[in-house]
Amino acid sequence: MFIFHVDANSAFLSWSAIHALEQGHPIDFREIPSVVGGDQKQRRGIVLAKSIPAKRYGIRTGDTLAEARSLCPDLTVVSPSYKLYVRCSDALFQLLSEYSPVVQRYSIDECFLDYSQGKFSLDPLQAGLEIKRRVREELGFTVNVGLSCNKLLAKMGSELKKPDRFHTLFPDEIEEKLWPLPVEELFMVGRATKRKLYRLNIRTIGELANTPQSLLTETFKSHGALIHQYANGIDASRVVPGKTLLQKSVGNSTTIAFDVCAAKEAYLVLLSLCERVAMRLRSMDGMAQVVSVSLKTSEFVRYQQQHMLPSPVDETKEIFQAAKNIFDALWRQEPIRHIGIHLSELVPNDFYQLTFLDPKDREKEQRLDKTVDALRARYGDLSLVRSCFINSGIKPLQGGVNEGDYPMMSSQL
DNA sequence: TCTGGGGTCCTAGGACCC
DNA sequence: TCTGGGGTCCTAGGACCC
Repeated sequence: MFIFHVDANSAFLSWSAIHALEQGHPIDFREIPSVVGGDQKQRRGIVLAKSIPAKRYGIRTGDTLAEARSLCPDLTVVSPSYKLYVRCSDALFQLLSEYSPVVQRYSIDECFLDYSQGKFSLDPLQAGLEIKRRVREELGFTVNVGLSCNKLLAKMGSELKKPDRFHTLFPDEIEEKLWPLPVEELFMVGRATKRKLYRLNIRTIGELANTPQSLLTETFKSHGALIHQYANGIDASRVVPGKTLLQKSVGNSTTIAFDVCAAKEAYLVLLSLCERVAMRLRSMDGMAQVVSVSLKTSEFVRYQQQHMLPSPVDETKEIFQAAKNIFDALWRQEPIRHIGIHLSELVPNDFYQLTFLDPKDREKEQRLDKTVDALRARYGDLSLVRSCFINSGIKPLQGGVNEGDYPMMSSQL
């Protein structure tokens, strides 16, 4: 079994840097202290990606831009461009698909590749080097490539030394390459687990690997068994070629540029989120039976509530009605910073149960949604928006990747 | 000029049924 | 009037990933 993990180095930053160079920008962002960061005025001012020179100042992903600038006053901040990132991600995926039919897009900047399913015209070691070289030469950015016999080891391998490196991490290399690393570098050891492990005096992956599993399951339950296996390089998961059909939930959320204090404003934000999440649901040919609304207050307190519907829905109107009901039951009147909506218990839309809703009304509503989806797909998301958003100061579709500000169109719905 | 947005999985507790 | 345990469903919250 030969599995590759391919990881774009400082993906958002590299991709923005390449794009800027192509546009004639004189400086390569990768070579100066720079970050990709959100808009502080929109209250999204965090570091999404950093250059290697920025990293030397101690800037970490997730820092606020204010923190980043206090570490490095000369920092260059680049706005994210998600459409560009999706294009770059697609290009990487396409190139990797030449090496195997089984490529899993793990995230926007990472793929797994099952080379055992490939044609094997190259030895795996040669293939790894060739992938790395071709991405750099043909796509203009660098990747780290990890090779092993399972996904976990391939991924840990690709993260060993960056950038532009190819590493193997086969079982006989675990002791030498994996075990000396700090335990928090192991996949699935996050902040909370790290703290508890340190309290148990477990500080390296090797120490974790050699701790009796029973001791770990006492503290961490099933998660303890998982990280113990990972520390020993054990992982039986398969590379699954990307298909949205397998997705379990879909959600959209947004931080609002101001604190929302009135229910009426909150409803508009909710509606704009419902519009987008419902479009995404329908584009997956799915329906959802559970609707969940989450809030984050101006004090950063988070809470959420969910509701199981009598039957699955995909209509914007039904989803919004459910979300509104949940919001009314949920909201404790505090100023709201962030609102989210999530849909789960997804089922394919090719069959669904009959409900108490009038089938004729339903059909009419679904036809309307379908029409709106088609128009937006053809003429742009904002070719058709609800009139209630006009002059509201709230964008008619929200959540996910908001590409700058669109001019307000005035079609009625 | 303070703190994003997209997901998955697990656990615990309460309601409810038999 | 007092007492049971098992199983399932639903929900809230937290941990993790990118």
